[in-house]
Amino acid sequence: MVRSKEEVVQEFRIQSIQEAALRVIARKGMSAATMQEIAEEAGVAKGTLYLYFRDRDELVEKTFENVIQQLHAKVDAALATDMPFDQKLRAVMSAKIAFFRDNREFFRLYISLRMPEGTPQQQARQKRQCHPEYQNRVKAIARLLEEAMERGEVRRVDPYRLALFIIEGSTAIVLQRLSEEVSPGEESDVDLIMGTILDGISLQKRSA
Amino acid sequence: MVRSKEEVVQEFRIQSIQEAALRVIARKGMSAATMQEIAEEAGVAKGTLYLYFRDRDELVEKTFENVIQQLHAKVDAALATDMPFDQKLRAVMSAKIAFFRDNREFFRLYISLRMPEGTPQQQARQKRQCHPEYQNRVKAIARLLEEAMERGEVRRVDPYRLALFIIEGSTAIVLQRLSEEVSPGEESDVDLIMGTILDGISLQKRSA
Amino acid sequence: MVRSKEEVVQEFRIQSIQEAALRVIARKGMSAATMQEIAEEAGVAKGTLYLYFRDRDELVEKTFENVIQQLHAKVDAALATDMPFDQKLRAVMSAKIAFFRDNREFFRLYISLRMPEGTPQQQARQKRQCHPEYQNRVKAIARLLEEAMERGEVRRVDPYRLALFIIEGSTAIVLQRLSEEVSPGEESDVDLIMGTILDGISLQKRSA
Amino acid sequence: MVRSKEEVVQEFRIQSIQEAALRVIARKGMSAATMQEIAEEAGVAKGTLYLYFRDRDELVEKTFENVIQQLHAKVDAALATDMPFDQKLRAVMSAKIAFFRDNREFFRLYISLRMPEGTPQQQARQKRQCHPEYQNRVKAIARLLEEAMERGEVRRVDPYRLALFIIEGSTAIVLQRLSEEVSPGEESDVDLIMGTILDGISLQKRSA
DNA sequence: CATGAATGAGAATTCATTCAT
DNA sequence: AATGAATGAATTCTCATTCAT
Repeated sequence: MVRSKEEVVQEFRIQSIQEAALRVIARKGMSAATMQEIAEEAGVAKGTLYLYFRDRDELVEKTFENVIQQLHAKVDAALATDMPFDQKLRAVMSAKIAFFRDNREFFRLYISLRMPEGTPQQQARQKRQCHPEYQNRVKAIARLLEEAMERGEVRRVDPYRLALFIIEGSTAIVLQRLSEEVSPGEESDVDLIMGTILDGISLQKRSA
Repeated sequence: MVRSKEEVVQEFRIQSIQEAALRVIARKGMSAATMQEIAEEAGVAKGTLYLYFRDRDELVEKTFENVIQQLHAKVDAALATDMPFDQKLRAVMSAKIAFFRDNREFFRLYISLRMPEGTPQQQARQKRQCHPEYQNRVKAIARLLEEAMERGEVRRVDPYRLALFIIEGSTAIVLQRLSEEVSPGEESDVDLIMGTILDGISLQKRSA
Repeated sequence: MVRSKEEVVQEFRIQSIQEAALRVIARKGMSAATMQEIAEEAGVAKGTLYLYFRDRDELVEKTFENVIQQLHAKVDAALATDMPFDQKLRAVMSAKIAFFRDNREFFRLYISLRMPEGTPQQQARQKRQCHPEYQNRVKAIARLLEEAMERGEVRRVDPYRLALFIIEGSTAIVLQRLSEEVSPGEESDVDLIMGTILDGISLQKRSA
Repeated sequence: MVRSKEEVVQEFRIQSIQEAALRVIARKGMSAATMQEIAEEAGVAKGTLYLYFRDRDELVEKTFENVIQQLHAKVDAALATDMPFDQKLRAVMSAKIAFFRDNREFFRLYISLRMPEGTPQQQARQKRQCHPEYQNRVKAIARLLEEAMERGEVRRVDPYRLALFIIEGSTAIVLQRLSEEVSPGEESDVDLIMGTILDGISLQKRSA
């Protein structure tokens, strides 16, 4: 624990700048968020931002990664437990709902983040740097599903596509919750999602 | 059919400018798309853009609405047929996949469009103007599902939420197709989606 | 009277365009008056303006000259009568007040006209073209005064400067009338002006 | 005297930008004076102008106010002395001549300022902000005259109108001086003005 | 002749970035 | 390390002018 003083201060600065950036981007949108406003929100001078981030791109990028990692961590925690696959999936859904509930203002970030705008160069970099976070999450769910398929608990389909379907379908409901004045209980939405995923919606016995 | 000459020319100009805008935005991203480049892409002078659109905001906004309406029209056509609900849903999925296949370069627009960035004023306007298109589509699917519920063909859940889940889940797969070098046949993905929605993924007889 | 038809139409066009220009400039100011708005006000197309005037500069310039000439004509008429000098001066004042009363909206033109803005080239041209109208008017008054001086009716001072003093002093009162909701009778202001000019304001017998 | 350093620098910048603006406007005229040229004249970058003035309008407006206040200050100083009214008036005239002599290049500003062009909104604002300066000056002279009337030193007429007459009449002579290659001595013009105002021009004893 | 759509040079304005303090 | 005034490239938008119909 050497130089802890400086390191801690450094960490703290980075953290508060990123939080400020998130608030501003959430408020004004990606392209209308100026360095000036981020600096004001963080309570530092504009120049200070450049002490911790090379340029605007890096600040925005790192900030995105930061949020995603928070969500990622919660999902990972849910997946790391020792439960039947369907309960894990349920835990993931609950974690997701809780995360967005607690980070209500960031939900717009979450969206623009998955397929970000920018120049081709920026996009290429983002494909390498931002997307991976998202892909890892999809892959983690895909693995969970694949294991269940191997145990014969789940029908055999492309697990990555299935994971995408589940993740985005449930995200839609999570975001819907955010735009509502009053939402039903979180459990009720988790039930809807889990019921649909596990048993489908059809009442006609077609699958024999 | 009066003054068809001028009106047609006018329509044509608007159309080609919007198409140019779409290409540029698809290429460069939302905020990096300049009026200059859009004008060049459309083969007109900068000033000409301002003859048909008040300012950059209006051009971008109207352009977005335009694409969405195209998709909307295809989905409506699929819903307007006289088929069992599951085949209608399947037709919607097919239409969606086909649309994105044919408009590959617009897919990024589609995303940023659902929850667009902008100043609060712009957002307010978009909540009124852009979102409705999306909501109408969700509602159309929700109605389809509700009717099936009433006929006892589908389990009773919140039909709006179910529609959101289905739409976004399937969109995820559609977008995934776009980012792949080679994709499986379109029918195969439609099967995956429809199978999951109708029958779920669980092989364990839980719902008894 | 050959080609009277075309000439008359031509004259009429020029006249209505200039009147439109005056209204627009009076309304919006010199630099905010656009060719588009002048064309609309005149009820013709933008391009038509260029059939009668080389460019914007010429239109504005000719328009100015036009108004000035109207005022000039009225003042000349007053000066051309056969009256004692003080009554002539009085007639000039009355003509001025009447002109501005009838052309209320042009009064702002009148001012910017005397010392117009513009690039050095424009200014040079205006010094030759616009100013002369004004100077001629000053000179006409100066001559009137000079003749009165020679007849011993008026004190000997620089007649040109005296003319300037009288003209601008009275113009100030004329303009004041325009900015008032209600003004005293026109005669009353003419009296004030004439009284001051002829006899001064001092009640103390200084001039012995 | 806190933060005097920054304040002083700030003041200085504003001052030099305004001076530059005056020079450019005097040179090129109101509407041809660009931000670029003003910036160059001031020896700063274009963007710097926007650190001190919201937009072009504000820069021009504040600059105008600034010049007027300088003149206003000199006239006030002349009026504040303890002298007979005619000597005060004479001091005002002298101050005016001196001011325009020293600020020769601004004289065109002075004119456009009294009845400025602009959009109706701008005009409304100017009616409130620029005009008052002028009106105050007129009122100060009017008060001086009114007091003299009450003391029986001056004939009773509308003092505000009389003030206007005197001010504009004398301004005309002042401006004439500026457009001349060689002018008579300043005292000579002050004499002409004062003589005319106090005693009139008529040599015929009419007012008995 | 008249038109008005199209043009594009040019002006205003913004904002990421630098650097002297 | 922190600051924030200054910068100027980049962008939006305007409007006088042209020219094909």
